Amino acid sequence: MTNSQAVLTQVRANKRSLRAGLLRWFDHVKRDLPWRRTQDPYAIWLSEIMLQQTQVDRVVPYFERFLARFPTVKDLARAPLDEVLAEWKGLGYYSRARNLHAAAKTIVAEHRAKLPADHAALLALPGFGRYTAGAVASIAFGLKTPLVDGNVARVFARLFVIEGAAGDTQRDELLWSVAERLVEGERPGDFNQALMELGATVCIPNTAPLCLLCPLAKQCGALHAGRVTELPAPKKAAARKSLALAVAVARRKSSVLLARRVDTGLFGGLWELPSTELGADGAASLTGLLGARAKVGAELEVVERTLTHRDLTLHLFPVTLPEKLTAPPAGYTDWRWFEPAEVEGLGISSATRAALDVA
DNA sequence: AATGCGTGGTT
DNA sequence: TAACCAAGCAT
Repeated sequence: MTNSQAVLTQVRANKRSLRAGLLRWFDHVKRDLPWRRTQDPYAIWLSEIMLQQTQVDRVVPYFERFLARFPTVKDLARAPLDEVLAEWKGLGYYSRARNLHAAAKTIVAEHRAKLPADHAALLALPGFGRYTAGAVASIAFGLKTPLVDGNVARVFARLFVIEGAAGDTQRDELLWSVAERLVEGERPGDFNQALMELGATVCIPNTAPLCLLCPLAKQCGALHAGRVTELPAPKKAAARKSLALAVAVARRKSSVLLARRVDTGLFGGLWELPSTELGADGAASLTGLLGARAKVGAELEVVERTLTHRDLTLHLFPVTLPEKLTAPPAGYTDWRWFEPAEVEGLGISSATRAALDVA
């Protein structure tokens, strides 16, 4: 018998008591979160997208503002992408906002402005992966669809002593098989949320899971084996790469020149100070970007930002340009002079915010 | 399969 | 303080 089969046998044997214990616990201790006060599939979808790789406390105010600004799928679908990105400003992973907007348009065009209550149809929408399709299908529509996120993976790894790190195909498929078997039953949406809630509040990472508070402690393989702190196995993080940029600070009276990035890749669709990779010849990089009409002065400031996979270093240079702008530079779809008050309403990254604050 | 994609708080 | 962390998706 393989290790996976042993795990699934254990799942089958303990399913009833695990489900009952977890749901009873969830009903008592679940947090009062805004997206748990609604049954609107659109709002639940929005919460799931915002919560990807983002902590609950940080999402709450964005969720409230976004729903107030775009109350329905139709409102979202007919809004310009720039306004959607402006609401997303500072939340990170901006492709989520671009995909959300694109999916809203598809839902209006092909699903009569209602999210489809169908796992496969959800999975086909932009920004829906295996997790999000399972989450929306179960939480919004009550379908018995499994989900595995970082929390669930940690809970299962400990509960059933599942070895391996995230990204290990065999291990990840086993986690989904476990989830698929356990979600089969009453209240699938609550059950999935209970698993995640347990991982987020009790079966937490690092050295101190709160096992004394865990409703599943009696059945936990890692706890019995004294291996709670060593499961799940850590995944090796990829080394960050350095990216040095030459950044143009062009001012004209009270306004500043900003450019809108193309809709793909890093900070896609956001506005920023025009910039390009800093070459060995320093400030000359900006002449290459902006043309010979641009007069580049001595470096003003250096701003450092750390992203998950990048160490950004922004070298800010003063630039003078003619007021009348020609076509936007490479990598940008548009550029314009903005008054300071106008900048507040734009989609900009935190890195751009930091650069504007010191420039 | 591995990499790119943000942010701010915690350790 | 550098490393790690949080309800993943797209390519």
